[in-house]
Amino acid sequence: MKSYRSWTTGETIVMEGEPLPFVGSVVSGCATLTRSMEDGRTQMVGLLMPSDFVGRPGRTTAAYEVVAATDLVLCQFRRDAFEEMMAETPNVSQRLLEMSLDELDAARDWMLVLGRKTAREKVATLLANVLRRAPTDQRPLRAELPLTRDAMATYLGLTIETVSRQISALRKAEIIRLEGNRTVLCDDYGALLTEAGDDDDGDGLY
Amino acid sequence: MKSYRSWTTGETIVMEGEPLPFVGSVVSGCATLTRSMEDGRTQMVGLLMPSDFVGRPGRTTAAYEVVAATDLVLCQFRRDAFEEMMAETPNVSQRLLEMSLDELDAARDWMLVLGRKTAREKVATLLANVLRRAPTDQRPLRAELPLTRDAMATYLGLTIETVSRQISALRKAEIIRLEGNRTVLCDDYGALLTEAGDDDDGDGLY
DNA sequence: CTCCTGCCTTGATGTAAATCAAAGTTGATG
DNA sequence: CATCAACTTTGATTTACATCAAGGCAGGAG
Repeated sequence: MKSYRSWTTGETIVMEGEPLPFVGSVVSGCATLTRSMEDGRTQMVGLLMPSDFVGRPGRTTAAYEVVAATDLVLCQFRRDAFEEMMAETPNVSQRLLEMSLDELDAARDWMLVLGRKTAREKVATLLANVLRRAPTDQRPLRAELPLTRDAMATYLGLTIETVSRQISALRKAEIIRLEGNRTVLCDDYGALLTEAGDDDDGDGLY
Repeated sequence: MKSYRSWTTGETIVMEGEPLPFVGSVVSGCATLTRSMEDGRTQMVGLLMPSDFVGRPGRTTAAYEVVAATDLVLCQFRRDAFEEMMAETPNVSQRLLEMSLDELDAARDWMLVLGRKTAREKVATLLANVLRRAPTDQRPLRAELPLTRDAMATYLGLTIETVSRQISALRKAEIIRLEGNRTVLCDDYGALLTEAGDDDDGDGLY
């Protein structure tokens, strides 16, 4: 009933609208949830990190496409077995409710980003989110981007060119530095949050 | 422990970040959930209709501003009493999970609207969603808009002028008609969905 | 080593929506 | 019924981002 399975970067895990006979959670790596229009326009609607849940109890088809953004390991449960477990153990559904509400808050926060922020603020917001998970004891803050420029554009509702330009602009403004093009460094997290349009009441990060 | 309370159009029900000592559900009318930046930019992140839930069990402050979009009646529960009830009756938390997941899907669908649709598609999407609740047995479809142009703009991540222009454009293209400026009529729902960029099968949400 | 191929960056140009600016409606109130 | 405020529409102009178009760079295969 419980099993582990791996995917490599770029592999599709589930296609939009397809039957989804399992639920699971991310063990390691990072996956993207996307929703598309017929003409190909695509919007990322979620970024799954370790411990995040995949699938929806009580629904048999996938509402979103799920793709491995990095190499990925998932812990899977057969849907029916999982639903039985939920019915028996109130804790499980309690916990799942809490996780869903957190994701709902995250989705709604992202709606503000998509609807109202400028390109520069969007990019700064994403970089700030990535850096928020960086080890807090080192300065400068350093993090590996789990996404390509293309995936970032899909996440932010922008084009790849705009993402690239804004990253360059933030670099020239000395808000961030890059090492290669998948590692970001930041000396002044408060300044980055300001660029993101957030008040920098950041949780003791600096 | 349970009580009813009314608000009139435009009244604020809860302010962002304020303590929220109750949870509840909409009995009649319509409320908006919004999230704002310090400089005043505002994005609607949800539209609450009858039977929708307000508040979050396990959290004592409001994450969003809630405003009555029309005259509104709420059925309220004291938070602590409600949480007790949840712990005792698995059905309640089961049902709440289902509702949360529906709202999560709705929020994510709306992310695609905000991130990727054009102004015309956004407006058409909103009108299509409003008309989807209209009585299906009459032609033309007719519905009252629960939102002002300003609220629509906040919902769609646009300005009020753009919303107004797109409504005019859809009217001139004979996709919709108006009666006053709060009532929409539509003879060809399929055509409206095409303008919305959807395959003609309402996906969705508000 | 050289040639791909897949990313990423940068520049020039075009355009959808924002902004700025009136003016027209509607509906409430004295 | 006149007035006033709130809401809505329309027009002119600006601008942020998309689109179009090269070119650069790193990693893998021959």
